[in-house]
Amino acid sequence: MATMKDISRIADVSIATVSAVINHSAFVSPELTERVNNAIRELNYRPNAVARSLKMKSTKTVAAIVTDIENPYYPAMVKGMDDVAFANGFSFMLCNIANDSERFRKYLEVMVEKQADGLVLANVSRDEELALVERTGLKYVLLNRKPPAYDKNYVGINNTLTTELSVKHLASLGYRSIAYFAGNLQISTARERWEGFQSGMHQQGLKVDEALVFHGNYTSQSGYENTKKMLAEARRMPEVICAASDLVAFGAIKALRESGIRVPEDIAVMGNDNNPFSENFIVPLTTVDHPKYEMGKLAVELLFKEIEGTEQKLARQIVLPPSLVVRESCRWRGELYGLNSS
Amino acid sequence: MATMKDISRIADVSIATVSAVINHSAFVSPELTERVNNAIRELNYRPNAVARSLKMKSTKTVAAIVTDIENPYYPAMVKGMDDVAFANGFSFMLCNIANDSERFRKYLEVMVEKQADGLVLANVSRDEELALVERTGLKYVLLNRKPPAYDKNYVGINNTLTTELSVKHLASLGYRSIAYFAGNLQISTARERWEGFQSGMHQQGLKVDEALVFHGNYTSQSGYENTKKMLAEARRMPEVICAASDLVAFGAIKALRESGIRVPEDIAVMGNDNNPFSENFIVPLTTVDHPKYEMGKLAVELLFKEIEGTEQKLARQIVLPPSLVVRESCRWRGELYGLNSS
DNA sequence: CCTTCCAAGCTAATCGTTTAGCTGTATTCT
DNA sequence: AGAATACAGCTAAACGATTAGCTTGGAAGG
Repeated sequence: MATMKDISRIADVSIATVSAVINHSAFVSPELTERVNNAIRELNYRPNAVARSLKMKSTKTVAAIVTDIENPYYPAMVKGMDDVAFANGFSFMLCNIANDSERFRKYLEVMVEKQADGLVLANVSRDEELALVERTGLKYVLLNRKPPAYDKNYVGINNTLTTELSVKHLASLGYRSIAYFAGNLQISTARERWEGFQSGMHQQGLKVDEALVFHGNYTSQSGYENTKKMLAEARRMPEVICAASDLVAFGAIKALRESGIRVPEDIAVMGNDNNPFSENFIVPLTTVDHPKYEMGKLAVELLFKEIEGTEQKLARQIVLPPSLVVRESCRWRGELYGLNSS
Repeated sequence: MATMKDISRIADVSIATVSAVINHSAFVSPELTERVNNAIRELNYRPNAVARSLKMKSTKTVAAIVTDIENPYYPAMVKGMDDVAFANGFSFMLCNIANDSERFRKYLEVMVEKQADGLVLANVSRDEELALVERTGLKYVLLNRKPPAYDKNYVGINNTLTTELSVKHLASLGYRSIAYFAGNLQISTARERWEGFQSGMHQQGLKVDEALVFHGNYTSQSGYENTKKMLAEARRMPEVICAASDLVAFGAIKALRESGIRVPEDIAVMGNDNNPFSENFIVPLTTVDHPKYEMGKLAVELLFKEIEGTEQKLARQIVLPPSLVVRESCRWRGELYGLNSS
């Protein structure tokens, strides 16, 4: 690889002059400029970003640490992040920790060593994880989940609203007996969705039936198992299952169909997050969309503000609104109660 | 950030000694070792990988340039790559070019500047793109697609076999009138699948009906439109559509259902690639699985061999076998022809 | 004509590592 | 005892950029 030294030799100028023409950091006469540019072309020279980073103490790199890239929740976010990074001349490193906390730890270390300019951390829920992050001294923003009392840079959605919206929609369709399949309540988003479900029910003048709330996590397996459990144990069946995530809804629908129960005719199912699969699922899923691309985008934009430090030092929390997506897994059933479709 | 200099001052040893204890590159007495380690702990010191890379001329970084991370074909591959990179102490940079050739060009430049140790290039089909890659002087391996006469490092699957397998399966189910929805034949994989379809038909003693082959690309939109076209124009209907990709099959099924045609009862549909959505699609899709995670994994492993240069300088091409996945979108219909289900 | 000023371009220090080669002490051997 | 050897640990030169501050020579001013 050619270096500035090579260029300076060939163009017969000093290294400082080469640097000046490359970075337009000082006036250089047209003749020398041309000699330098010719030499650059001739040697197919590209500046060494490693050397530059060492001197400048900035690598122009941001990294995202993501729990599981195979989870369809993430690709759109990753794209949003990469797009903003690229548009600002930054490189983007993806760290997939595959739900392995040791690997999380390790990646943080690596990012310190590699001198990343900033980090986007998807799904940091626990204070101890946050402490690890703080310890790195790197600039960062949290994405999606956050620890309980966290009040610094964060981008997420209004999870409470997701379930309030769901319940409101279900009520408007005439559903009154609504089961809830919760996520892991250790996790901020699952907690908020569960709270939103309760407040939504209250807003609609409906009662939460404790016999119809099931705890689990965001996986389709959890939805599947809780459905089987409900089918086997529950004394009464709900008219609709409100699931904490689309994957949970997928699992529920699968279990329902295995038992010969039709969706939505016998029991309806409502999702949450608008997984890219949901539109064309066995039964197209009515759900709540999360603006994933936008979240990724805003996270990196916020990170840049933090890096530049221009913004007032006040940390910012950006909370995006979800939006209802009506498809086929829930259907008007008001007539059973003599209601009007309004 | 603390540096080696700080450590050497606090531990009262030379910088060389600090380096020696960190890298275990020379014997250091237990006393000094301990003094150094204490200082490292005290200052929460982490070596600066940028400085190290500059000196060592190696960044311990590989990059993947991928056409579209939102395409569900990629996340599993990306995970495979990241896993291998991580296991070997390398960092992984993801470059999503979003189907933008200008961005491809730009990312190549960035990777040269950042001194990536190697590149995995998913979906390089054209010689001119390859020339750009060669010009960087970086080590690389091609993944999935490749230009026509390319014979260097490559990891992909046997695309010809995918469609041969499909046709064989369809024939065994008793289908004889098979439509083919091809991908963009500029692309190596689409070309190979098309060839496999033809040779498969021939092997089964079936004739390719030109009126039932439609050209398009790998998108669901293409499948949708070609189905509409077929429904509107074709003089005879096939018993089954063999699609060049699962997305094409999705689009076809959507169009078929819109026209009140049942899948598989009226017309069956066969996919290709085993998209993660396919298992739970409106009608679970019979398709051919591509070992995506494995492909990503092997690509980076091959890249490491190339980087180390230990391997004989002979370039290697790894071609993985696909495998049939039987689900519900195709069904035994031999009885129509008086055949036995064997 | 001498001084002052200016601008283009250069010299050299620096960023934080690695490592070749040296120094100085202790050990071993004759 | 003196020479040879071994070896822990040190000094200093890289790696390839950036940039403060210096040099140099010509223009302007008195």
